[in-house]
Amino acid sequence: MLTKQELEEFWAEANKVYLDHISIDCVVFGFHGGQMKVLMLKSKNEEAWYLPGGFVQHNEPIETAADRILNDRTGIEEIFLQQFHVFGDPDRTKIHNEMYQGNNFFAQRFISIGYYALVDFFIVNPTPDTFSEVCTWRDLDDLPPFQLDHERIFRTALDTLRLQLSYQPIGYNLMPKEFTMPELQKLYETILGKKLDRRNFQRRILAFGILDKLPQTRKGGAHKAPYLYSFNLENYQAALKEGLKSGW
Amino acid sequence: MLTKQELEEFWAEANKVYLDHISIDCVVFGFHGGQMKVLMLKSKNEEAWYLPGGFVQHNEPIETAADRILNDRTGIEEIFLQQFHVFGDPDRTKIHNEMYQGNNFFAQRFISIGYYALVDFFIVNPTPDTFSEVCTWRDLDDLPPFQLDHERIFRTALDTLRLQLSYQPIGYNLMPKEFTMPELQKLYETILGKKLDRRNFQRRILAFGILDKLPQTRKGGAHKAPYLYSFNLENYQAALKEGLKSGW
DNA sequence: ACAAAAGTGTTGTTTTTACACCCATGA
DNA sequence: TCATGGGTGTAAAAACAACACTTTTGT
Repeated sequence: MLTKQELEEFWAEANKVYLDHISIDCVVFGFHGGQMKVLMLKSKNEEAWYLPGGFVQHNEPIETAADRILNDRTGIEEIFLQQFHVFGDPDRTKIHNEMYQGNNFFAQRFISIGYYALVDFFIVNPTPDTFSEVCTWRDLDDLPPFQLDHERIFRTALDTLRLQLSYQPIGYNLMPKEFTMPELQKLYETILGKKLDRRNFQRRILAFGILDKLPQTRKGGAHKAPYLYSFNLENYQAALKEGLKSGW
Repeated sequence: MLTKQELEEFWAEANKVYLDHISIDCVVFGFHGGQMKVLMLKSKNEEAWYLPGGFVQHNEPIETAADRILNDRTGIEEIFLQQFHVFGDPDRTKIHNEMYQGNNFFAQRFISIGYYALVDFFIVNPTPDTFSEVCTWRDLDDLPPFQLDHERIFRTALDTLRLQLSYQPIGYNLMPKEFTMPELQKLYETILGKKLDRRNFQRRILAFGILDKLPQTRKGGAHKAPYLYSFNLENYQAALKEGLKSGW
């Protein structure tokens, strides 16, 4: 538990370092072996779970801020965070505004910019910061109650992710460098929450041209060894810009 | 031209009324008779063109703020504004920060939330506010130089609009209550910047189920009278949520 | 040799595309 | 009556869905 004095020191500092009224919250979806999770923090000072979030420094681009915040709070580095929505209801931080009454940083209204990311949770080691007792992956169907409007932020991120699945490539930051087709399919199935046909999935995803088939196979597992693939970064990024389906 | 005193009065007021560091900019696309335009303001105090923008009041939801700002600055009412991106580079308002140096509202950094809308420019009467000499529709291929990063904001809005065209219904705020198929097609062609096949367009757009065919035709024009359609609001809004193509 | 996972192929159906033809209207 | 815009239809191509069969590997 942090002492009142420690907190007050942070607040005094926060007023100098951070912009007022603006926060960033990150929804980090983790995926591994057919399981999907989301990264959450448990506060030291409250019995409450949060998405990792923070504030923007005075001379810092918001994209940089998002990366820094996620790193500060969870130890995660070098992942692609995508802006997805701004949450600007004046009452969204009401609980905090009342809880931290008085003339300090937390008593003000915050408009929060939501970022989301997909990562392989197996290669990430979540590390709690000073304010948090726990930093951990939580299963999507075993979520704790969220503090503030973080449930809405999480839900919006998930909806965005599902929508983007149909017109943008996904998985680059989430899959390891080399992966098999069944592994990628599991990702899609997990996000969508339904089974897909193995053969049709393969045909379709290959048709996008964002994958390179490698000569090696993944040995060691039982049964027939699947081929390895990697993302073709050039085509992948082109597809991020152009979208996957021409549409009209 | 506003006097220095008038401006300083506004700034003094602004500090009390508006949140620091946050602004909203609106990209209002207008469409009529096959022409696409964007709504812009010319400043009284600078030789510069802007997108209509403004600031968020202390206790105001950002969606409400966007509506109010657009109304304050251009007289436009009751249109659907859609959040599309946040522009948070610390240097984006550099020109203003230097121009309005000293301890006033404009000297600070602003992070801007971008909203866009589509309207029928024929039924809108753009009215400049106190700060603007001109408020008018500008042709997409005859744009003045933008102030600040407003060209980037405009460009991002247009890219977003084109992308959304393929997975979201558009046109409700833009078309009149009743319209013909060729009129709607012109909208799509204008946004996409290319011709579409008349018959295939009709089949496809009808398949979405967002249109109601009316018994009347549009008389008066030369040649065969086209049928009138209107949006089926219920299906339209469902499609806004669900997207138009299932995808996977 | 067998079960389970993965590679590859086929077939019928639906959707898209690229057209052709007919109708209505004003000049 | 003719040029033009608009309504409707259709055949070929492409894309998709559903499914079967073969190959590989550990047990």
